[in-house]
Amino acid sequence: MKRSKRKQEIYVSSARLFRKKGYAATSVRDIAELVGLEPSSLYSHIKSKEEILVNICNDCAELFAEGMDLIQKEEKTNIEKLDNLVDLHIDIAYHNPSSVTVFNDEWRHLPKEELSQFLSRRKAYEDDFKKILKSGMDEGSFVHMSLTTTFNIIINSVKWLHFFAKKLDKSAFEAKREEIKSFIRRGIYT
Amino acid sequence: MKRSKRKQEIYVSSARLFRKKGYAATSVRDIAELVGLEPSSLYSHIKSKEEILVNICNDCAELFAEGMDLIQKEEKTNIEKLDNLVDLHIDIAYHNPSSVTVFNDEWRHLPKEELSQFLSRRKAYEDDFKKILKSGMDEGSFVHMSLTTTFNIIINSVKWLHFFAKKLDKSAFEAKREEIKSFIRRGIYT
DNA sequence: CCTACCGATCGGTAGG
DNA sequence: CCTACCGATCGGTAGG
Repeated sequence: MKRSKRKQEIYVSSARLFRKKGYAATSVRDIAELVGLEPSSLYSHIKSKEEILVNICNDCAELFAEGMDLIQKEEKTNIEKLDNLVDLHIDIAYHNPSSVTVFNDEWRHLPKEELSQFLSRRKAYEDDFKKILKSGMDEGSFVHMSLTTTFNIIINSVKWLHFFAKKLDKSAFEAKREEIKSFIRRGIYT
Repeated sequence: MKRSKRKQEIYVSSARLFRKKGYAATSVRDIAELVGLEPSSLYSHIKSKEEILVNICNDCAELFAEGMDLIQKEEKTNIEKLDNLVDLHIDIAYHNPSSVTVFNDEWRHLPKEELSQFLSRRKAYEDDFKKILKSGMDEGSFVHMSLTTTFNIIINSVKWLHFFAKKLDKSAFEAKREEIKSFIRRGIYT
């Protein structure tokens, strides 16, 4: 079930527009113009505007799920696992700034069925993340505090960085990555 | 220039809808229904949908600006000032969860002129915040790191809390406040 | 504050 | 992939 080049083009352009204007304020005419087609021609490749959003959100969810799977499988300390999770968030956001913004901010416009799938998938990811935090707290590597608070502080400490992905060169970006990771380490390591 | 009760009602209802569905996806018919008027009757109190957004965003900006003014005037250490700033963000979000969400996420839908005012005001706030951070770093109270990184980590560590404002009772909320503040302290104090 | 209504734009389809 | 087009909904106005 590979995706045609044209279809991928439509998704990429749409993600950029959804990021900039939001899903609801982006018209299929906006998308068609950016791709270089007549509005109606889009419908040879997609079946609805909602389908675009669904695919952007699912692709992004897939990246997080795959990253989590890998980290869970590895034989590493909880400190290393958390370090890898922070890198996972930073890397995904760096390489897919538009999709990540849509994933973060536009998922509420998903149609009902896909919305509930999305939410339960996100919940599963959060639970896996918290399991690592809990394990690190229990063994005394991490400061004891509410898992929900810890989880939210960590992911939100990272969430703003993708807005700088295009403004910063690679080395400036890496410097910020290290600053964030140091901050989190000081905040959570015992 | 006081605001009529009806007008305030419209702003409050609109903020709730903008928070839940986003500005673009909220119709004036949605607002009218929640307020209990016919759509056209709204226009006796407001002159456009955009005007509502402008007022919500400006009211919220005002709360932050007033808080910053107060903190700047006080004779306090930088450590105390930062502590007060974190409380300012948490308190505003706790008491105005809808407006804060609109302020955070929907400002990009502001009309051109109000948008540029909004951005320059936000920039001024950020600069004031950074001035306190820089002063604390220079005197050796705070860990030395990029002001932009420090600022963004701090405000984003707090930004998720208003989603819990209605689910948590006061004491549970205060517990989370302290956890966040401890985390920030460990991350930034020398 | 309501009834009645308007032009513009929306997502999407028919047919080639 | 395009031309032509559609019903629904949008923000907003006229007039009382």
